[in-house]
Order: sequence, then structure tokens, then C-alpha cells
Amino acid sequence: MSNENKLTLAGLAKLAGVSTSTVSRALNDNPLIKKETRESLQALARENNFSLNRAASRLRTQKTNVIAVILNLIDDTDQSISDPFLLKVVGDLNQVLNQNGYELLLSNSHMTHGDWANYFISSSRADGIIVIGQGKDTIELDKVAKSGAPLVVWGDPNAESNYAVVGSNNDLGGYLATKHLLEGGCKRILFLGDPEHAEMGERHKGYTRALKEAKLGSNKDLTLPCDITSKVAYEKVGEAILNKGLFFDGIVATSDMVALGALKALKERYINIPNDVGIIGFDDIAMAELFHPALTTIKQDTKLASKVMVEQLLKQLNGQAAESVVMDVELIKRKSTLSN
Amino acid sequence: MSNENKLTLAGLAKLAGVSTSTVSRALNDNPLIKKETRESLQALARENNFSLNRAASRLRTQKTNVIAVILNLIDDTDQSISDPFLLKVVGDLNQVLNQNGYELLLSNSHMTHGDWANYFISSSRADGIIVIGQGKDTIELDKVAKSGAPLVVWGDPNAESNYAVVGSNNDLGGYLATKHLLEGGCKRILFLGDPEHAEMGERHKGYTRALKEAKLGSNKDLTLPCDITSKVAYEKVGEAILNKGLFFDGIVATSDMVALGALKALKERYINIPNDVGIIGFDDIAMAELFHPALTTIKQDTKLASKVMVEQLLKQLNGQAAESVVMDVELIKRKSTLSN
DNA sequence: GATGTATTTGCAAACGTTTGCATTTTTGTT
DNA sequence: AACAAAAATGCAAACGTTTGCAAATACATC
Repeated sequence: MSNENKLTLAGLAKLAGVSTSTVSRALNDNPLIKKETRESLQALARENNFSLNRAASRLRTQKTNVIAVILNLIDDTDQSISDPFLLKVVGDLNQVLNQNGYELLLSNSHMTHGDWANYFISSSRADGIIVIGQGKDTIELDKVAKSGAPLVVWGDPNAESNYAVVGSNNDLGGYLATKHLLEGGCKRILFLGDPEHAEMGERHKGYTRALKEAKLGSNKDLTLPCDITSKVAYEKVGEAILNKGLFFDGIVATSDMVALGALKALKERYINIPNDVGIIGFDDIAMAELFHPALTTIKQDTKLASKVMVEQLLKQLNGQAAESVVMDVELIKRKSTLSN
Repeated sequence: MSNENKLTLAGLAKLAGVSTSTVSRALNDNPLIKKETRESLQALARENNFSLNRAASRLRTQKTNVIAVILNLIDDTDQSISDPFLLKVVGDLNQVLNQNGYELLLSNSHMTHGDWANYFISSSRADGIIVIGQGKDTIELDKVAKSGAPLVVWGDPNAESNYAVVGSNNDLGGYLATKHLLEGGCKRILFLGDPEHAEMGERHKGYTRALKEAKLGSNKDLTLPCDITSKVAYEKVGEAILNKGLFFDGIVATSDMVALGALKALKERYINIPNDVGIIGFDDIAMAELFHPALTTIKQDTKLASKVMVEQLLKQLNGQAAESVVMDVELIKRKSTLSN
């Protein structure tokens, strides 16, 4: 590893006896250069372990081919960063971005304070931003959008916004979940999650709608606000039962992790699932079917979603306008609920 | 967002009526510049939403302040990318790297083919590489190490290698796990995992040692090779019981996810845990205590490990030699095993 | 062989920072 | 007031690519 005399484009050009422009074009597969020349130069580059200096080419082309992905965490608990669903999204985004010739710069809202557009875009660290999660306030997002930086957000696509939001049809998800429980015979269905949060709010709407349709007026006591972690869900459900007994026979959980917490709280009290209480989750994380009983859930297709997010971002990078997209959800019936 | 006349260092300098060198130094907090000047220039930059072009400064300084983190996936299943433990490590690394002024470029072995050192380091995409997981063959890693690129690997620190490996005391972990089961009265303990894999092999060694100490010769039939996913574990355990009956009364699983799969297979057959079979996992992922029963496990401290990995990497970036580090593990007793 | 047109290459100027060195300004000493 | 030393600033040359334009070469046509 001779550090001091790292091979450069100019060096390679001298080696080949051509100009740097020719080598540059050859390595970028520019058809201006004769095919044979191109190939022999590419071979030469390979032999000599040459690789283009990206700092230089980024400076020259004013393009980084990097996308910043920001995990927009709501609370301060490190916990939430380990939500398998969000991390799955990161993994899938990485895949899709790579396929499109982009790399993924990972960040999270705890670390990156201040102006995201400035920090990532003006500074030439990245060409665009994908934010996972709308968070509670959208001020930061609005600022980014206003700056004109290419931006796509995973969140509630129905929310009023001046940027492109990709997200599930949460209302439908909440509706399907609730209806499924109703069909299984549940009468008093608990909504476990925070309706203040945009996406969860939509799910709550669907939940309420299904109840109304079934002529079961929604009851405020049947909504139990709760963070999106299993630990909190476990505690909240335990607490609720302690205070009020088993006042429900079904649970619509706002994520699989929340469902897992509820599951445990119930099982510890020897409450039978699904006979005494039916539980349905949201997300369909990989381990959902490994819970005991296997978890019925509303599936969000992260792979497809990632593809759509990247598409919408690429559009903006090409100067076109992007739009919010609503993704389909799907009821996955397993063992934690009764079938009708 | 006036795109065509983006503010540059020269522009800012003109605005302030000083030279670019002064502004550059001021923004980098160089004490060569008078304190007041520095502060007023920093304020001016803030007012004008100026931020340094990193492509340019990286080119000039030959330093990126970026670290590439590569998830070294063993198999082709997308599954393994969603192992909560590995993703937790990524999250923790992100945190530590940020605290040290570095950013995290995420990658995985499926996407980045060929020469990692060339791709990331010579190309000036990153200053160093952290690889999570040694994989089955270490050819690629050896190549990176030989190239002289700053490199730290999460894996088996006892493995022979010409690069710095940070990892748990897996042998001790396997030993503690097995001993704990023995103390709980288990006589025929199953090792669930692939001893061919470096880290798992160490755990298997510890397992064998504990058995020997207890005068229970190790039995080859009691080692059940198995991928590191819960689904495979679930299938393998189910299969084994189907073929040979319940020939074990304890399981040492090589990860919590594997334990989860085993757990389910057993529960489906109404085998009582921990009375009929004790199960102990590895990792202590966030949801381990939410399994039912709460999972006894060997904890790996990812936060501390991330800190150590970054330390070892920074050493190399400063021209010092790095060393392999063995991290402590800890037995976390919960409900899936009997206490002595 | 002359001419015109395609094809292939090279020249040289950017891109926006940082930094060694020279220069200017300030401060302190006699 | 003169001078030296210290502190603060500026000049200009890099860093390694890409690319518009000009130049050179190859090929075809008469």
C-alpha cells in the first residue's frame, strides 16, 4: 500500500500513453471513445487497481450519488431505534438505492440537529433525503421541503404536506384489523397506540369506522395511548387490567412489537389467546409468525414501499415533481385471532 | 432555492470583505484567526445558510470523515439482514461514529462485490471500514487488511487474522450458558447452531468444555447445525423431535432469534419450558425479556462493543496499530431456564 | 488525390476548498 | 520614535476529476 504515490487518472493516462480525458471517458463508458480503446483502458485500470477519486468527481460534477436516510425518532429512548420494522425499511432502501447506483448515508434525528437540507444537500454530502417517520412535529420537514431539496418521507400519505409522503393505507389497515376481530366475535375491542401520531391516528380512524359500521359506538375508554415499543405496551396493558379488570376481548395493536408486549401481559395472567382476547398487530415483521400464537397482522410491504420511495426521489433528482403514494396493506390471518 | 448561485466560500469572503483563507480558517475554528473575527464570520455563515462543500474539502484534505459499515451476510436470504442484533449494532455504531465526527455509509456484502478496499478507500468514499460479521470465508477481509486500509471486524476475536477483530468471549458465553443449564438439572443439552461458523464454533467449544467438566461426555447427536434465523431453527427443532422424539432437556441456542424459533417448536408440542426443556439464547436483544417465557440469555453489550470498534478504527486512522479485543459477556437469568 | 464528413482524441479550464509561505498589522520594549 | 517580535491576514498553488471545444485522424465519395 504505497500511500504517497496513489495512482491517479493522470498517472494511468501516462501509463497508457493517452490523455486524461480519454481515460476519464473510457472509464465512464462514454461511447465517444472507440470501443476497443475503452475496453483496453478499463482492463488497464483493473490491473492497476485503479479507482476514480469520488471526492474529485463529485466536486466536478456537483453530484454525489449518495442519499441520506434519516431515522426520525420520536422519543429519546434508544429503544425505538431498534424497531425491526424501521430497520427493515433501511435495509430494503439500501438494496434499492444500490440497484439505482446510489449509496446510503445513515443518520438519525438525534444526531443530526439543525438544518437537514443545509447539512446534507448544500454541503454536497448527498443528493437527496429520505426521512423515515414523520415524527410529532413536521417543522423540520417543512423546512427541508421549502429549501427545494429532493425529499421523500415515509409516513402518513394523507397528511397535508408540501413534500412527497409514501406510506400505507393506514385507515384501511385499522379498518381491516378491527373488522376481522369483529367477525371473530369480539365486542369490546381495545385500540393500543397513540392516536395523536399521524399514522396511528389514521389507523384509529379506520378502527372507529369499523366499530360504527358494526353499530358498536366507539368508547373512549377503549383507546389506550401507548408508545410504539413492546415494553411500554406490556406495562400499559398490565396496568389497565390491574385497574379495570379484563374489560376488552380484542386488541388492535399499532405495531407487531406493541402486540408482542400486549401478548405477554395477557399470557402472564393466563388469558387465552385468541379465545378470551384476540390480538392483531401491524407491520408483519419477520418474526410475527414465530410468536406464540402466531400473530395475525396487517402487512406493510417494505420492499415495495422502498422501491416507490426511491422512484419518487429519483423523479425529483430528474427535475420532475414527485407525489405522495398510498401503499396497499394486507390482512395476514394467523393464530392470535379467531376466524369468522 | 436559487440553485445557480449557491453561496461559496469566495462569495462569503467577498460579503465579509476578507480573504477566503480567513473565512476557511474561521469556519474551521482555527486559532490563527482572531477570536472576534472568527465568531463574526461564523455568525455571517449561519445567517446566510452557508455550509462548506464537502466534496471540495474532501478532495483538498484527502479525508472524508466517513466510515463504511458493511453487513457481511452469510447466506442469500434477505432474512438475515433483519437480525435485530446486527441491526442494533449498526444503530449503535452510527451513534458512536457521529459522536466522533464521522458519518456512516451503509453497505452489505450482497451489494458491494469485488475489492472493498478499492471501492471504499482508494475511491475516497470513506476513510475506514467496519465489517459486521466474518462470514464463512475471510478472503475478502484478508485482501482489505493486506491493502492497508483501516479495518475493524466484528466477529471472533480469537480467530487467526491479520486485522483487528472485536467480538465477545464466545467460548465463555457457551460455557456459562451450558453450565447454567447443567446447574438447573439438565442432562442432555442440545447445541443449536453451526459450529463451522467462527463465533458459533467458539460457543460450541465452551459448551463442550462445560459438559466435560460435568463428566457428561459430549455427544455428536446433541449438536444440531442450524442457520442463524428463527425460521430455520423452528423447522430444524420440529424435524428433530419428529424423528427422534424429545431426546434433550436443554437447548443452548446460538442467538435469541434461534431460541425464539426453538421455543415455538416446543410450545406447539406442549412441552413445558423451563421444566421439560430449558432454553438459553445469546445476544440479549431488546425483546428477549418479552418472549414467553422471558428468555434467559448471554448478553453481548452492543453499545460498548461499538465504542471499542470505533476506538480501534480511530487508532488506525491515526497511524497506530489496532488490536483485537475480547468483550465480556454476561449471563442474564430469566424464566426460560430453571435456577439451581 | 482532393474534398468533405464522421469518428476519435487532446487541451485546458473549471469545481470549491485548504494551507505553506509571504505579507501586513498589532503589540511590546527600549 | 524606532525596532523587534508576535499576531492576524492574504496569495496562490494545489487536490483529481469532467467536459466544451478544438484538433487530429479515419473513412467515404467523387
